[in-house]
Amino acid sequence: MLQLAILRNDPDFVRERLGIKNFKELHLVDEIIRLDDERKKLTFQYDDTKSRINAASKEIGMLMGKGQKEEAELRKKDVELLKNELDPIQQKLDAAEKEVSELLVRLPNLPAAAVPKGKTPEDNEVVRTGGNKPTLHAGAVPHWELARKFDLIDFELGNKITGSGFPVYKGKGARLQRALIQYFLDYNTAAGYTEYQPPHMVNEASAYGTGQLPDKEGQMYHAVADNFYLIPTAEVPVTNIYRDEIVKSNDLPVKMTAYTPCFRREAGSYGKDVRGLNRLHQFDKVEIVQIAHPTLSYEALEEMVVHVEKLLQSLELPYRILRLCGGDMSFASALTYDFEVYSAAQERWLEVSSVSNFESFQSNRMKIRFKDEKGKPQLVHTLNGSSLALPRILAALLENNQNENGIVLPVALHRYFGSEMI
RNA sequence: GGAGAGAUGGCAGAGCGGUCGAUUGCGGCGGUCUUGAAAACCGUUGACUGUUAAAGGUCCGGGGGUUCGAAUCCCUCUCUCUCCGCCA
Repeated sequence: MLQLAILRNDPDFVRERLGIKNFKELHLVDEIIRLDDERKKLTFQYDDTKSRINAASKEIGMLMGKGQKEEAELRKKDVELLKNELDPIQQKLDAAEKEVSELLVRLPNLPAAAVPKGKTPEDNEVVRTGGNKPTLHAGAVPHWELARKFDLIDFELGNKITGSGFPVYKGKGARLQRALIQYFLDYNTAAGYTEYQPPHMVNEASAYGTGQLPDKEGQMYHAVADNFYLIPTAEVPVTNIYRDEIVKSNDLPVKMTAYTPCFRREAGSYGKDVRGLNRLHQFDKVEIVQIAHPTLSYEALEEMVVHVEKLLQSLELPYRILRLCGGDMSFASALTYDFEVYSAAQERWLEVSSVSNFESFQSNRMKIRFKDEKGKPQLVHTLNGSSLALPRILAALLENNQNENGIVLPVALHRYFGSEMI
C-alpha cells in the first residue's frame, strides 16, 4: 500500500509513475486526496466535540464528588446534546476512513526510476547473460520424456492422486529434489541468511500483508473451514514474521531463507508451454527475504541479484537476467529482476527466479518499522527473491546435461546427490 | 472433542467505573562515580493521528453494548494457557 503522504505531496509524480506500470485508473489519485481532505475535516470535528465531552464528563465527576448533584445533572444534559452531534460525525468519519483505505489498496506500487517503459515481456530489458547454451546430441528429448525414461517423475500418478499440476517425484528424481533444496539452503545460509521453516498455510492478515489479498484470492488455494490460504510462496509467511514489529536498526538488514512447497491455482492454459515441469500447481522453492534500511535497499537488491547469479553459475546453466518493464511487473514491486535459464531441448527460456524490491509497499501494510536516529519509527523496505525455484531448474538440468549415456550433473551437486550422473 | 482460566506498554506483572496512557520490576537509553567496566545511584523510555510547533483526539486482543464517564460492568468473536480425551 502506498503511503498517503506521497500522494498528497506530489500527485503528478504518482500519476506519472503509475502510468509506467500501465495502471489505468489514474483518477483514483485525486479521488483519494479529495476523500482524505474530507476525512481530515471530519476528524477535526470529531476530535473537537469529543474533547468537549471529555471535559464535561470530568467536570461531572468532580461535581458529584463535591455533592453538587444539581449542577452535575445540568452538565449531563450538555453532554447529551454533544453526543447527539457526535454520532453522525462519527458515522461519516468511519465511512470516509474506510473509503480512503479501500481505494488506496487498489493502487499498485510505484515503479522505481530504473524501470523500463513497456507493456509486454518483450519490452523487458536484458541486463546480463551468462553460461553457454549446450549442443545436444541427436537423440535429445525434452525433460518430460527424460523424466519418464529415467523414472524420475510420474505426472500421471499425480493426476490420479490429486490432479494435473501435482507431479510425483520418485527414486532419483525425488533424491535430486532433496539435493537441490539442501544445496540452495546451504548456499543461502553461508551468505548470512537465517533458515526458517514457516507454516505452509497463512491467515488472512498475512496474505493481506504481502499483497495477495484483496483481489488475488483466486490465485491461492483456500482452506475454507479455517479460512487459511495455502502459501503461493514462502515470501508470505517469512515476510510476515516481522509484521507489526519495530525492528532494532542495528538488526538491519534482516536476512531470511526458507524452503517451502508453493501452491498456485492460477487457471492454467494447456499445451506445450505448460507441459512437464513448466507450470505446476504445487512446486518447491527456496526463497530469500531481506528487511532492509530504506536507504540501503537497492544495494541489498543488487547483492541479491549477484547472489542468485552465482548460484546459477555454480549449476553451470545458461542464464539471462532481465529488468522487468512497467507492464510486466507485479502489483507490489518497485523493481524486479527476473532470472531465466535456457532449456535446450525445448529451446526456450524459463523463469527460475524473480528478485524484487518492494520498498515500503509491503511494510506499510504490515507496519514493519525501525527507529531512526531520532527515535522515530520509520517503515523498512522489504525484498525477496527465489534462490531458487526447483522445477524449471530441474527441467534445464535434465535437458541441457543429457548425452547418449545419461544425464551428467554439475559438480556442485555431486556431493548432495551422491553421484555424478543419473 | 469435554471442562476451566486468561489476553494490559520490549518482557514480566499491578490496576475500587471518575487527573489511568495506565503502579512496579526487568530490559533499553542518558548521566554521576570509575583509568575502563561492573555494581550502586539519578534521570529517561509506547504507538497512531494532528500541527511550523502545539493543543486536541485514538489505542489496555478484535467488534458491539451499558454509563455523563469503561482497562475496569455486559454481550460476542478470536487467540493463548491448564486439566481430561484422542493422536504423529
